[in-house]
Amino acid sequence: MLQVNFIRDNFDQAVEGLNKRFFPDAAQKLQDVLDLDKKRKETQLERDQLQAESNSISKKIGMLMKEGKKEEANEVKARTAEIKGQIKSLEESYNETEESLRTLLYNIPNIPHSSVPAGKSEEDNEVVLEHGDTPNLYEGNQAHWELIKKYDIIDFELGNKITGAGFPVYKGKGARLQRALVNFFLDEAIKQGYNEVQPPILINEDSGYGTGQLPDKEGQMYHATADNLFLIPTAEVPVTNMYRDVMIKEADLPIKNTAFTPCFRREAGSWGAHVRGLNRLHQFDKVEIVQISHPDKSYEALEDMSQYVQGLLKKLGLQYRVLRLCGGDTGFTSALTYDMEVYSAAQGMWLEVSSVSNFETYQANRLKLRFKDENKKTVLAHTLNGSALALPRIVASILENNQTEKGIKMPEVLVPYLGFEWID
RNA sequence: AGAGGAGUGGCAGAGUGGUCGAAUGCGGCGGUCUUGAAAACCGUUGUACCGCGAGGUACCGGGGGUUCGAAUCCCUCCUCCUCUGCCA
Repeated sequence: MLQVNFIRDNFDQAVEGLNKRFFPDAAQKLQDVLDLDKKRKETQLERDQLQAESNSISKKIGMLMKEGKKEEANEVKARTAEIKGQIKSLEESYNETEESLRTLLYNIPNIPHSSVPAGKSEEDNEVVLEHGDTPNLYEGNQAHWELIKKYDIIDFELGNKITGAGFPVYKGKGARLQRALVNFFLDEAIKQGYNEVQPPILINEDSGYGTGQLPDKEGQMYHATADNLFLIPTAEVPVTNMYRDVMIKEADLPIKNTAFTPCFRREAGSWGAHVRGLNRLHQFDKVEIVQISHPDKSYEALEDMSQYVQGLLKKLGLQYRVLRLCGGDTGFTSALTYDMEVYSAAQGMWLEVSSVSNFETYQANRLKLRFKDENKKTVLAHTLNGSALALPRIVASILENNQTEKGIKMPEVLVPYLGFEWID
């Protein structure tokens, strides 16, 4: 969430930023934040003063009791009743104000970076660069949902039976391709200095709040109600939350972790005609990279991450483009997001395979993720993450773009991981 | 899952109703001494919020309660340890 002090010191800039997202009533809501914060402070001052008075009376009673002056002590006691009532009502008022303030802040998105273009939808995203050529496919080429049937490597029907729509079963060379991609992505990340971790894939409420999935987006997560846990929508959640309530050492920055996890998304209401096959699933595999960065270095880190992801796509020989998301399309918690899309030749459309974001202090403020700078001042760190990469659409584009009449040729970098060159 | 025990400052560890934000030790930081270092000695050493400041308030696993007053008593939840059960 945003820092109140930031809003106070940069009010116009904050309003302007939120307007880029077409966030409704930005100025009013930010003003409400300041008003609530002011009220909070006033109430605290009043309460603290009364509390101080009450504390000193209690001490006095303690001393009187020690001296054996019971009568006098009882006299003083009588006077505390009134003050106690006042404290209680101020306490309630304080808690209410603080909760309203927190709720309000939870519902205000991050301020976009100055380079983020204004815009409402994906049509306003800015294409930063395109790389690679569209493959010339043979006459009669097929979309991946045909290819997986033809070669019997991914089975949606079977997944339907076991679980439901959006939970495919990967079989034979399909399963091996998944495993090869995961290993390839992890090895590449490790080469880049990322530390591999295996986090839990169920998270508690606190973690959901820490990275911004809660409140409000619980509908997007599978909820294990008996234990009040949520299946992760991305490894970002557990991996970033490893640093919740942590005071890190400045010298340890940047902290770079990578994790392979399955990801679960309910995708409630987002199923349309164009989301066939692997384009959108309820369960999918992803390797995630997460960085905790010094605030001065976080945009460098973002560029590094973007370059790294592009490097993976180049090694896989996929045509891709990089988008700078516009305000309206940038995620709630992000200040700047690059999306990487690969071209799926047989479908003739771009598929998002990675999203690389800098959250600045938005998550860190919720997480209380901080370090002490050289002046021993406590400073919020910046958090970043990116997919590197999400598997299903990578698989879809590998299958489609590399298909030939005699089978599907595997990218060379994967062959050592796969142990075969062709799916045929 | 059942029975029992325990959760205190960076760590270890006292404290079972009243000047306790908390003894003591270790560690950290500053100093004295020393050519330098060690040892010894002296001092210092948590976080958040409010306040221009003096200072105030809160925090002893989380939440709630009793009391004029709670680290200390009660309720509840969480975590860890031991034993029993179950299990990949």
